[in-house]
Amino acid sequence: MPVSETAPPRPAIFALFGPTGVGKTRVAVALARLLRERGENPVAVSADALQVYAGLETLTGVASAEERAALEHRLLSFVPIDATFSAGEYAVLAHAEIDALLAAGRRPIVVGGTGLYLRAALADLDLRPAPAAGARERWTAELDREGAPALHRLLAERAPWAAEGIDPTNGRRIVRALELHDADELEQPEGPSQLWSEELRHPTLLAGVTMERERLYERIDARVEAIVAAGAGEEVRAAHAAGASETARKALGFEDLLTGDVETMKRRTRNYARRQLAWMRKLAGVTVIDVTDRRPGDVAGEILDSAGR
RNA sequence: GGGGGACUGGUGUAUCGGUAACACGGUGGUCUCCAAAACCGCAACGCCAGGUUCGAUUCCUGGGUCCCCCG
Repeated sequence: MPVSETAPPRPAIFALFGPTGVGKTRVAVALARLLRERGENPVAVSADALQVYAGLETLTGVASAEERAALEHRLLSFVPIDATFSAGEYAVLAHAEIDALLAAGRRPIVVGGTGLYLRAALADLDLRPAPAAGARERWTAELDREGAPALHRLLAERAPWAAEGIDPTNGRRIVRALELHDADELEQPEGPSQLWSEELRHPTLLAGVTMERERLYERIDARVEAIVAAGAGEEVRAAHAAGASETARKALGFEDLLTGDVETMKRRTRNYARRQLAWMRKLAGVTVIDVTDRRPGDVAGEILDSAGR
């Protein structure tokens, strides 16, 4: 069948997004199998803010050894536990991986649940520079001292347009804006947000994997139990002892497992899944696939179909 | 069998004779390098029946349920 003029371009890369616990990895592995049957050579590129850490593999539920044997994964457990990490650093690495794979004639499958990281991998985000040395600490201390509303007023004096877009209670974003303003890097973005546009670096088939809420929550609870049973508690204590960085400690369950509070870890993981689903609803150009009661191979087939195989 | 106490959103609590609050949970949203973060919004409550009162979730009586003590 000839390709019609209105048909979307054949995607160069595949991307899988979805909440924790839906089974993204299994779908990716199944997709890789189908692609190989077509003579392709796929590689997964992880888009996950915490699976980048070496030493948190159990807690963050990275793909198992078998899964990695079935599909090579990049950008997994390569950051030392005591190092901080960020979306900016990730973007550079992800672009390099993806471009190198394409150049080598391989097929990148970007898989991940961190919305911002997925965007950073697929699009050219105009990410502002990292804070100058000490700037973050200074403003964070100021935040503790003065409170968010006071800093928000300060920001409103210096950059009214920036203050307008930030809640007066959102200390985190206020600090970020003030850092950038100090470095003379705070720029008013023009044009539509790169975060939600369909403009990507490469033609991409973006699949959003979702599941009936109740079933998803059941799976998350079970998954947390399994992670704990697999020794996440010890892993976290070891990471803690090894001086885990501030960003590494953001992993869901890190602090909870230090105190043995598994129920809180479950709850927070469910809350996180909810935010991921909200992000997915807003994503542009996403093909949503409900995988409730479906087999990974089945789902992978549907993804391939919507790519116009 | 007798005595005492409690009863307020899903849960735990607060308040008040005059349009019921807070926390957690639930849920929708925001998002341009801490994003598994941070932040914002929404829904949802007076055990039942009488009485007193202009007005009762609040006071009184009875019933119900639960808890404690005595036997």
